[in-house]
Amino acid sequence: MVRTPSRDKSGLKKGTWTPEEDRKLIAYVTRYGCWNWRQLPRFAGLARCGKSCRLRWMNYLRPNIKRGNYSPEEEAIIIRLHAELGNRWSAIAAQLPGRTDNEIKNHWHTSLKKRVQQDSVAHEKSQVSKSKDQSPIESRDNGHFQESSATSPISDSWTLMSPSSSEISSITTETTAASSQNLWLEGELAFLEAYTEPMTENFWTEPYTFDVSDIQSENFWTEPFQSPASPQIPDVCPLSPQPSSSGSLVPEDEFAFVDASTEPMIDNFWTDPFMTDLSQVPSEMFTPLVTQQEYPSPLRDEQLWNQNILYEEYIGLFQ
DNA sequence: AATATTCCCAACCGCCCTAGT
DNA sequence: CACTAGGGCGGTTGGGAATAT
Repeated sequence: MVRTPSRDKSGLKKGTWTPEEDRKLIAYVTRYGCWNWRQLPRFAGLARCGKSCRLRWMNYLRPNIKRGNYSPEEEAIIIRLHAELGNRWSAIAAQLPGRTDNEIKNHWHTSLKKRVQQDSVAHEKSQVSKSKDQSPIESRDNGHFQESSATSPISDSWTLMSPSSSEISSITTETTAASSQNLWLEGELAFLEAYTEPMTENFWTEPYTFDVSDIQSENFWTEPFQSPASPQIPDVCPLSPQPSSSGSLVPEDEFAFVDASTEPMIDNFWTDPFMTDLSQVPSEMFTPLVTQQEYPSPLRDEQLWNQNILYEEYIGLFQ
């Protein structure tokens, strides 16, 4: 699953990242932030192009990234947003805290796309059988045959799919009887989408519950979907080896931030071997990405748990 | 057991946008 | 306005793992 390590013509390394490279990148970005991705590898002691460093950090090393095990709610959101936005993965990822555009894109291509296509086919078949069962008179509307849906229910607009309030009340009973997982497996995608609860502060950590009062609020079906507000970005610039290049933090840097102002420039700063004093780094920067209990899959479990160990080992080096 | 095929996802590539000059 | 650099985005690929034959 990993690319063979190699070097390009300019000597820059390509392919799989080693744990040592990860440590260097984590240490540098944690300490200084990403003031300039293109310059960063030189100062971080990495023989990588800046673009590769950025990608590695954004998609893999950045704290608070959620990996694997998509919940039915997350998948419903991805499918809905893809129907609305198309392949705008970054826009979709913006609605799913902790998920990266790359991972969402992969999950779409490997799993969700097929599921949506199957669901679409099943929907068409059910429409065909319905129309066959109906008498010619019943299947006419104002003298014209009703147009059978040639598109996926997921492709339909949000408002067109939205059930009426009477439909809501009749479906609520069924919904409370069945888990969201069962709804998913039964192909009730449209309704699962419709009942995806509004984002709350603890959306991703609270157990999934369904409260019909949430969706019966005025304009629920027509209001644009809102994600929780982004975390506040501290109003401090990262220390830059090139003061003229320092700039304000951009949203992508919000997790990379450390208050570098606590570490004043020292003599021989640019010539001393690079060392990071992680005692200066807030402990929350190294919150384990996952717990073993959250990922029961043995393979994924091992991979993710090793990543936790990587963080812990690294912190241990400086304690 | 050996081989072929498919799945999965980390990583790369090239294009585009934006800001600075 | 033109040019350049940096960063972001979406499409594609490489290759190990899993599954099928």
